[in-house]
Amino acid sequence: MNTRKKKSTRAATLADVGRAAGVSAMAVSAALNETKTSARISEKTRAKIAKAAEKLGYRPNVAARALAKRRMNTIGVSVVWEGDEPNVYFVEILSGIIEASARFGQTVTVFTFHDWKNDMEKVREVCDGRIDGMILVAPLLTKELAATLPRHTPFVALHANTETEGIVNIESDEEQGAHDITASLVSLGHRRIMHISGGRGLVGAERRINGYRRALAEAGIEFDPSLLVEANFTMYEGRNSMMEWIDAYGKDKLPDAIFCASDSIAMGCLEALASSGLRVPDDVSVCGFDDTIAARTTVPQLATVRQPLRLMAARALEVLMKRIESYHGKSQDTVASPIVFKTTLAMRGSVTRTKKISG
Amino acid sequence: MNTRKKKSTRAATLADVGRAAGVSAMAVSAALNETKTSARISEKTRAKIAKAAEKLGYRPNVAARALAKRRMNTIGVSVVWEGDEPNVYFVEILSGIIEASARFGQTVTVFTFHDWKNDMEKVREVCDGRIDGMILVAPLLTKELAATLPRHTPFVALHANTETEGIVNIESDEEQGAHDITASLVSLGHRRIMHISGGRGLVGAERRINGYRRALAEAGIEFDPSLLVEANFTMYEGRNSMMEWIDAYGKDKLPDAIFCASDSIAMGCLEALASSGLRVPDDVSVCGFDDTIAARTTVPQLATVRQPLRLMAARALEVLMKRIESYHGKSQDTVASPIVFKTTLAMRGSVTRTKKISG
DNA sequence: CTGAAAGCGCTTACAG
DNA sequence: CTGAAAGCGCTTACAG
Repeated sequence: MNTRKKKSTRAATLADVGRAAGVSAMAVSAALNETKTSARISEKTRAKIAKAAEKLGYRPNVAARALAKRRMNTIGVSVVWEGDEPNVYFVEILSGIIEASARFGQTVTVFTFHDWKNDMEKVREVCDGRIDGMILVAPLLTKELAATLPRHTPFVALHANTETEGIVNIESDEEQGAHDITASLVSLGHRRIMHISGGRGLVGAERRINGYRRALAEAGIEFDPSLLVEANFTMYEGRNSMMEWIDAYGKDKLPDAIFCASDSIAMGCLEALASSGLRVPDDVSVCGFDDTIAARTTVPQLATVRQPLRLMAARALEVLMKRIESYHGKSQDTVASPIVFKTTLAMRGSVTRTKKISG
Repeated sequence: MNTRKKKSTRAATLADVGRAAGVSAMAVSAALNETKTSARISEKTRAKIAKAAEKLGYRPNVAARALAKRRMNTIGVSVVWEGDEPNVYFVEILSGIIEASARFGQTVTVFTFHDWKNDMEKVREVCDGRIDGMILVAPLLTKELAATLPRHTPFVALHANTETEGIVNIESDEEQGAHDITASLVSLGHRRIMHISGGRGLVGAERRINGYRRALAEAGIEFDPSLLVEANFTMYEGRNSMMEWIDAYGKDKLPDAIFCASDSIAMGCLEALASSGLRVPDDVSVCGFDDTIAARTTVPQLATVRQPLRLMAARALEVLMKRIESYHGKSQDTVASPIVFKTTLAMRGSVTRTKKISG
């Protein structure tokens, strides 16, 4: 019962304001913007202009400004996201980006794709001037695909984990984090430690596997291939992998602890254990990776490797802004890549000392 | 080690393509767009133009197009979001909107605010032509504030739950959903049923309280004020309220079941119960409202009232597109408000029959 | 079937 | 200190 009929009146333009204030549109532009030329507008004129603008409710037309300045003041965020899972990882990233974008007066446009490989053409399409730069949320992006990105748009990638000419990459020392949490499990008395990894072949997944194996080796624990299973960084796969493992080996073969390559995998793993009647951490300790907010919503709360996702996302935005400036010739700043953040451990209730030791 | 030096060459324009094809820019525009005029371009010319455009990698400049057409082809999504909680509700909404936007060739820009009241000015600022219309994710928006929204932008609101002139509102039959899940708890043998409500005064919260009380009344169960506590639709508040209640009344006074006004509240409630050593559903049944993806990530999985959030979000986008068309005079379609979706029950493991009955 | 002109609302040199 | 002009790249009438 309520669709507005007609645009009552068109929005005020610079010319309108100029007319009202008795000056040219150009003077209004100079006065309202913080350009160097603006310094040369007299205080009196400036006040007149401000009053007229206020009265007319003047708002600059972004399209016109973008056309003249070749800047949209909007940055894109591309992510592969099926949407049938919460993807708390992305939520953290997005909020970090949006928060930072406000500081730069930028607007954030989100593009979601189903699959980097099949949708790369769409990514290119979107780089047609509607955004000034793009942040790729890229854990699943391969080097080959990254190489096909257009060259006329500045990119910054989060977790691409592999260097591509022209793209600044932001990541964390995942290998170390994986090592540290595995070592921590060992120090709690665990020996048979399972790792549910991300998709094999993905650099991030391999790094976590390496950290895991390094910690085992340092502790003199022989690597047991039956304790390394794969899940594609999703809750769904985490649950499945755990279920299949229990079916194959039986509950009596259960490891002391399970280190999952992501919080999502860990959540699936928790579910599988619960539905098999196994208790965490009494029967088995579980930990994840990322420290998304989800790690604090499971019962018990999930021990995990913390990556400062918000900070990393904010940094991505900052670096992108710098690159956009330099792209437009405003600066010559160069940004080193990759930028690596430190991981830390967040030990919580899902992990405990082994009974033999604690009891 | 990699910041690109200079824009190698400016992007091809319509004029460039025209020059290459030996026609005017206007002919290129007509040929490339699906305008009525385009029908009058000969097949031969059209082919020439297509080839030239392809060869030059022509991509229309969105800013120029937006300026000429007065359409940005982008829609805004505004949400109040502190970001210190996952807000799975918003994640569902956003993915529904993005999915639908692709079908309409629209781009989605996300604006987050801390507080409708203090940030309303920012909402207005953002309605300056950079978006063609706005979807308000508005559970916390009051009628008074909604009334101050600018009149020159088409709005559609999700869960505003209160009619405002000029705004189409999309909601669900929450009162009924709250009634149904409460009645369902009763039918499982529960008598002392607690309700942790959303913020008092919010229409959505009051509706759920009403449904809860109606079901109790129908079952001849007297309303017990000590079993109605408030939490502001957040996990944090859900945990706090539950904790405080246990402190105040003691575990022995625990109700049979707890109906939380949102999945987020329920998650906090689950956490509080777990940290108090109480088991769900053995000691107490718990259910939520929304059926966000989070309801399936808790252990046990959360029984809840399902609102089809994705569908509702998609509908919001569709309605908004219709309103934008009519706003631009392309159509005179009118959309009734509110649009009400049906809720359904999703019973899961967090709820069980009372022992007295089942045992 | 195709083109020349004007205009969308802003900014950026260039004059004065 | 301020203005007239040209241009950003597109679309929309209007001619022919």
